[in-house]
Amino acid sequence: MMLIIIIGQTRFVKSEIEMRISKAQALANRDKVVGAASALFRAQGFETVTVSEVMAAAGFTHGGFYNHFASKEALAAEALSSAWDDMAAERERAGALKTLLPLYLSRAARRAPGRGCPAAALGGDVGRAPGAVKAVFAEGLEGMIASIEAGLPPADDGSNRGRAVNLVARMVGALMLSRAVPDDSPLAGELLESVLREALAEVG
Amino acid sequence: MMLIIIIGQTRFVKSEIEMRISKAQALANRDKVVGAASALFRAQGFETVTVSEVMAAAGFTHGGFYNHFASKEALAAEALSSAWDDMAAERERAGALKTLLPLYLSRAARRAPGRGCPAAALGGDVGRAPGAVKAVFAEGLEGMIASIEAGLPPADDGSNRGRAVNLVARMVGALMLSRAVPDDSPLAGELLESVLREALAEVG
DNA sequence: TGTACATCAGTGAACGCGCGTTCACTGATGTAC
DNA sequence: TGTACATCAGTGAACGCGCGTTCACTGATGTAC
Repeated sequence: MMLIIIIGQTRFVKSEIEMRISKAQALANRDKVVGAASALFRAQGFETVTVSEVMAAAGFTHGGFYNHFASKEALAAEALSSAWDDMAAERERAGALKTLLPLYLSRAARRAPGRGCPAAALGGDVGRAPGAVKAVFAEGLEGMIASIEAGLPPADDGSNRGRAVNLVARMVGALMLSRAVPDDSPLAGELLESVLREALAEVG
Repeated sequence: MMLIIIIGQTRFVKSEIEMRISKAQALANRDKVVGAASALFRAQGFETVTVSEVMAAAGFTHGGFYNHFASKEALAAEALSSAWDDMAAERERAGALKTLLPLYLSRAARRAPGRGCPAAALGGDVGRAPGAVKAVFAEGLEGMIASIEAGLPPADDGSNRGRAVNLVARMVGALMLSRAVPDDSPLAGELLESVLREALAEVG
């Protein structure tokens, strides 16, 4: 009796999950894996996260991984690129720097590295990663700098690039450092608030 | 003939290395391990570096590790503390911020994370580390902030703390990001130079 | 449109490897007398 | 001061484990006719 029920459930679940693996479905599955990796890597770093974890988070077993990716490192590069895309979309959504900055330097952002800025979450890791990963990182970072520069009020001498670079360094540094000190320490909050205050003053 | 020579050499080398392991020597050896770990962790991150690598870098075999440390994580905390001590000494040596900033944001510093700032090298890793490691990190970071604050010119309202926090976030962010982009990219240099210029302007 | 077959995404067992950690052992240290 | 013995830092083999990766297999897809 019990056995029959279990077998029945197993079959049902399997057919639900497997569905039909068409080419379109396979591509969608691939995207799910990249998305899961993008969140897991940001939350836990490249080294700590395993291929099996990523596949499980995406709803698959680990064996199929190499049908989609050449290696864990290749996934890292794609996941990083995907994370930068997320961030670009969030900057778009926020619009003005006045709106973006309080979101970026918020306690909520501090708490959710898996959905946050790849620079603050993975900058250190990328510093020790192979060149291919660094190139992807640089591209995303250039996008962030350009977007921040576009949001700055017009400068006297017309060059806001330097100010944008400084602002990005401060944002990324503050968020990363805030995560690196104990959750309940005053310093965790101070890093966010102090940098937010001065950054807001600067963008007017 | 050949055999005799080999045995003779082995004995000689062993007696050279083992010397006498007095209590003082054991403590000195322990310090060597912490020092090696401090450099290796900063250069490669906590996860990538193995206990065997650390012990080999200090000139020992891996087996003796647990005579000195409870775990790899315990070593990480001590190595991080030691790295902060190094940095404090370097700040002391530099003296004025005018001297420290060009050293901190230099290409040489970018190239040598193993001998550089623990915040820029390990901040991301520490964000995912256990509380004990975060506490050690926070202590060192507080020291860095205090030391930068002390180096700032007197403020109108007497509170330089906020400026110091902002400066530290910018320094750490810029150095970390510079390491995360390809070595030969213009951005790698720009991050250092742009932040250095604005920081120097700010400290007068 | 229907049938036969090659393709290939996903499964799960298996591979070799190196990790953190443990342990029996060695031999000089440090101590008790 | 000299002798006997317990201690303990360092060695290197060994442990279990989980990693990234491979592979034989399954069964629906997609295609050739």
